[in-house]
Amino acid sequence: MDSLVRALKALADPIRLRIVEFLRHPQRSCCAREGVVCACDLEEYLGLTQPTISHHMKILVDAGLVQAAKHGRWVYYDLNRQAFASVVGALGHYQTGQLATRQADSATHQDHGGL
Amino acid sequence: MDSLVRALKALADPIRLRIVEFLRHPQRSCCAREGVVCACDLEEYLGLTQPTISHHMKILVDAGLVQAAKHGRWVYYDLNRQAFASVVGALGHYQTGQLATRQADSATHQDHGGL
DNA sequence: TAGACAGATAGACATTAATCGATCTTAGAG
DNA sequence: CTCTAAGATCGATTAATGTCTATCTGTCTA
Repeated sequence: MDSLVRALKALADPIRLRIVEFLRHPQRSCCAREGVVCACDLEEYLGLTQPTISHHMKILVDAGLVQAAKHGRWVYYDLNRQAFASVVGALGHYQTGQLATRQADSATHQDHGGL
Repeated sequence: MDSLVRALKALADPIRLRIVEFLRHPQRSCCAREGVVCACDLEEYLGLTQPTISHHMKILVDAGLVQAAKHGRWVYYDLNRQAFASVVGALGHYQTGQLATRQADSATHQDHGGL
């Protein structure tokens, strides 16, 4: 699957958007270090079961949007800002461009195929 | 549903990404006007049936990413660049920010709950 | 008004995706 | 080595999604 589609699919879910928002602004941490998030933090924050969290994190990691670093028994997650930049760059093409002249009218439109 | 999630869901599909790309660069047109795209153009371009095109266009329009203008029997579609700008703005938060100091190590990590 | 055509809607079907309980794997503690 | 805990994987279930055929609605034309 195209990497852009994969990234967009990964982001097109309210749970996973909450996850990336949490990764940007960790609100609690069982891990005694600022800016570090482990899966258990998300489990508590989201109120979902551990397999479900694991499922969502796999999707985000496979999409390249989140990096996972295993330390002993824990896995620390962090945003991959470069991947977000790629998505923003791809979608940015659609926010600018020729300011289309919106003055089409049906007078210019013949039947298709002409029959 | 949150408008950002709705927009991302709308974009998280290869067919719909092809549609918005087509709207940006129309490659043919049964409508005799540059920069104008009607549903029949997409039907030919994508090789899908008319109801399927209609379905995808409804999703894109409902998400605000595409504007539909009905002219007689035809519907002309155009990108809503402002909506794309909103998505880009929202995702842009994740491509920049504190350059997290990635030096966490398990030595700082006690068992959860402390028992 | 009747026919033709663009597009929307309805219903059916197949595929994908989200979620959970149960289990497995792996790593630190004792 | 054994126990415990974090996280991954498996299997099942349910919900959401994409696609089609058939049909309906609205508009233009003769």
